[in-house]
Amino acid sequence: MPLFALVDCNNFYASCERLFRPELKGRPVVVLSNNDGCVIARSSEAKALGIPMGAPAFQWERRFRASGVAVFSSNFPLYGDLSSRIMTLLADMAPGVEVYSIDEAFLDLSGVADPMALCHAIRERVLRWVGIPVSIGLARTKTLAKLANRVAKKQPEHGGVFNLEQGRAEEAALQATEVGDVWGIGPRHQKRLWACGARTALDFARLPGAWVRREMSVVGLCTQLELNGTSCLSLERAPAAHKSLLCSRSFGRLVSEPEHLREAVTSYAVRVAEKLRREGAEATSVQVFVSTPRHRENLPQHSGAATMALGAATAHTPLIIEAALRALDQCFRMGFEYQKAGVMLLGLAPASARQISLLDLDPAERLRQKSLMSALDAANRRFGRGALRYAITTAPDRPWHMRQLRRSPRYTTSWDELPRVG
DNA sequence: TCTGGGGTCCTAGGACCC
DNA sequence: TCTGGGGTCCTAGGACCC
Repeated sequence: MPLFALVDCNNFYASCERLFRPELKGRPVVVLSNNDGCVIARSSEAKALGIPMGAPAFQWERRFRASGVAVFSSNFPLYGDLSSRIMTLLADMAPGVEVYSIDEAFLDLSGVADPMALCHAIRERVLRWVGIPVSIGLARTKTLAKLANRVAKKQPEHGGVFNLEQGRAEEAALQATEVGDVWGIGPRHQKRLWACGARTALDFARLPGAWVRREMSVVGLCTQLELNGTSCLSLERAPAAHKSLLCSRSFGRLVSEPEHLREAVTSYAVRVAEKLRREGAEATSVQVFVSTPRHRENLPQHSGAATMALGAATAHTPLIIEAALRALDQCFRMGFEYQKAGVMLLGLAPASARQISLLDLDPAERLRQKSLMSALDAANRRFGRGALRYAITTAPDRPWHMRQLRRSPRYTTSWDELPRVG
């Protein structure tokens, strides 16, 4: 009998911030997205104040002040570091671990003698050793484990761990769950399910499979089977290699100068090429997109995208910048005020298994490019990002630079920002 | 009067996730 | 002044092949 557990950190980013500011215990905490744009994490106190997920920060500024909400810009180096500490602990304690996201992991507990005891032990150890509270849901499929996790979070009497046992308990939990809260049912499908009278997870589970297959594709059918106890999603122990990589940002201010846009796109191309090499991969094409603000209908709107082939697979930053700027020329239009741009790398494959191409440079040139990039990456790892960089991106105080007024220190990933004791 | 069958690859759009 | 960033998968339709 298979048994899955879902370990989910409670209010992860807010918990991370509070970890280094213990005086914030019991106080509402929110964490903002890049550019200090909207709320992406809330402590339970902040949820109780009615601050919704995704709330635009500027609209809530007065409420934040009035209610003494501690507001943080996002600090991903900190969250990423705490996340990997937790994942390491899980890997030590559970037979099989799938790191699903920065704050969630599935465990395979099939064959574990006392899974509940193990989960309580995991919860206690993560809290004691890392300082982050987690909730754990157990069930016979991943989708049901997600559902069990919601119960563990919502009903504190379970002590943060809830085992959804097959039978009446499972049925009751499905009936008590709104269909839109099921993992895999998004807002669109929810609306259509409501329209045909399926409002709870149980209603959905009992719909004819053929209808679900037709209206929601095999993905929806898989969700339905999982709710009914048939496991369709297995535990992925090793992370799959990426098929695409993206670096995109909203700008601090609107940008209409082509030169500024070129700077932004260049810096995103540099970042995404770094990611590509860190994965040991190469890309075959580059896509660039630009867009004006979504939420201001009074401004002229434009969003454009263009894809440029790289000729042969490469991870060489100058080639990627060059292709990205050509793509930008194709999709940029004069006279619009842009709010966001991004650079995506497509057609990824391991550098070690590369296809030989007629468009390949001669081997000596490829080797030269490779050692140049290795030297660049090594210097930036050793001395910090930006130690060696491209001239076009160094201009200070550009409108496209991100706003981050309330970032907490990089407590655990920067020697200069370690917390001081005493 | 009337024009096959079978396949691949690519892209755009839509849906979902955290 | 002001609304995030980074991914995946599925499907339909078009181009192209024999």
